[in-house]
Amino acid sequence: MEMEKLVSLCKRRGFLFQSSEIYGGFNGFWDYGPLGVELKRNIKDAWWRDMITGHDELSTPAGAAESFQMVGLDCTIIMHPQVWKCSGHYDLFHDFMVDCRQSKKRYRHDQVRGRWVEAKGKKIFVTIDPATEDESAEVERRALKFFKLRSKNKDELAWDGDFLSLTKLDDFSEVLGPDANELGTLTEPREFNLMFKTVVGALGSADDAAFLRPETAQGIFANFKNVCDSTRVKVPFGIGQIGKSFRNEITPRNFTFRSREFEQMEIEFFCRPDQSQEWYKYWRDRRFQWYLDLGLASERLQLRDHDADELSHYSTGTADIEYAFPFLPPGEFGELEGIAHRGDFDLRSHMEGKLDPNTNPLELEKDEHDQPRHRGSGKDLSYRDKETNERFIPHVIEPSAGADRAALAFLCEAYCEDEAPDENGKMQQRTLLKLHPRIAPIKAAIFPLVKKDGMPEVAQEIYRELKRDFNVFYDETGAVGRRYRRQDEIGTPFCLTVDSQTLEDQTVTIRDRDTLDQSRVPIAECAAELRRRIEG
RNA sequence: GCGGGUGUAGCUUAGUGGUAAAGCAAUGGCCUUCCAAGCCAUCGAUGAGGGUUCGAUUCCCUUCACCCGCUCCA
Repeated sequence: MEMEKLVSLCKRRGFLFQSSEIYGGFNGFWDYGPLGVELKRNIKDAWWRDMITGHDELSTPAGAAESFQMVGLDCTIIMHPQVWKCSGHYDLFHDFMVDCRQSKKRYRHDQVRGRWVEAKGKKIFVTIDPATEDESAEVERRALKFFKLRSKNKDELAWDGDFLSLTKLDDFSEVLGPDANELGTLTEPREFNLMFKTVVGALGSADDAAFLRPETAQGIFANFKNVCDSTRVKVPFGIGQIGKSFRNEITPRNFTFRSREFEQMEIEFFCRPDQSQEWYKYWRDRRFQWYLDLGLASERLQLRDHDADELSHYSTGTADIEYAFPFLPPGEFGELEGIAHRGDFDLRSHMEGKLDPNTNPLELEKDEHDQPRHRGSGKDLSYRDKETNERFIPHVIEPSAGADRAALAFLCEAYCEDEAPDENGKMQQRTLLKLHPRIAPIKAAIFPLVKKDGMPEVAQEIYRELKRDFNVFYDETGAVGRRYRRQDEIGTPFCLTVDSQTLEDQTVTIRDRDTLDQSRVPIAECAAELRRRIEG
């Protein structure tokens, strides 16, 4: 399937538009049109119902160790700036970078190190790649090469001082970049802030800077104590949230896949540390099955466990649910959802201060004065088991899904072209979206076969009745075949048609989008039949 | 962020330094008794800004957006 065809259909039929298109568009932002908003809402509603409101806390689901509770939450997009310092996003998403005009490479400003050296009457600052292991040997090699000296003449190099970070220099005109062979190729350090910055308060100054959340998860951790105190939840339990998040992507690309404003569907599942591995596996498999059940059944969907070297030090497991989007090279997959075992990193960071993710067991991250790098809330976020009186900090399993990526994957998977007969029985190409009925924007279209003999009146009556429970659509224009095709293209799974027989026996035909099969259903049973086929 | 390519109607495309063309779609009508039929009519475009020119959609510059490759990526 070519991506351009899907993008074109999305625009033509009102699934997705480029944001601010009348002003030329805005990179990384996308709007959902009248059909797209229904699709996305159906996805979010399915998630919310399947994970939160529809969860049966009285029985033990297949694959789970015991029964558990699920509750929801809806937190603000802007939170106390300290949240992002303790979560690690502030440090991780906030860097000064320098670019090399010659090698086209980009480096963290504070990670580039080098030494001043003088030879042949010229003094330069030689830098090395931050990944270099033997810094001394490398800096010497590069200096010799720059001055066109043989290693036996290394005495001609006059070193001035020890290694320095690039942050100690103001002027880069005499700097040899890590991958450059001439001087002054590095740009001045530029701030890369992957978090959107804003100002709180109408007279806000720089001191009032706040951030739009780069993920919804932190709102859950910040409210962990509130939820425990207000709801009688007992570990194990999960808190779910759906909402917008914002990241200043460096390279937004691939339609809506990497957007700067996007919507997440996240669960933080809190459990006893000794049971966390079991729960991790449970959520990993359950979340994978959710996509399968909603129609991502092809080989384009995969569950991939991270290798050990991909894991954070404190995490004992992370898996990605990935989809082979058509815009990716063959064999490559894009992430739909990550299921991460986060241990107690988040709750403890919000208690004690930001922990160092490179430690295991986790330790508080300190600054150069041996003080906490980012102070925590100081609040006790541990959990007390009411029966055993045991107090502990729960471990967390985090299934974090992208709603927009899910919508895109469902669209990609649903798009297909087949052949259907025209009125002469000749096969014609047909474009259709084979969306699962649960997520299809319109559940059924109601047609009078022709616009006379009282058929429109009967069809409109059915339309009004079904409208009470379903998003249905009425159409009486043109030939019925054309109306079927229009619905096929937007993924409407069923069409109900009033014909002359309806006027005699009060039945209509129900047509299936994928098989083109038609059968007759009494008007009085249409709603029940639709419900059966949608939930089916 | 770098390099290359592309921007013409809702979609797919044509074309030109001098009135911008077509198919599909859409809308209204006629006709239509189950899978994009036909006929009539209607609506509708040169991404944005600037320059050269008597005149620019066409040439030049800038910018924005999209695509491809590289880079980066929670």
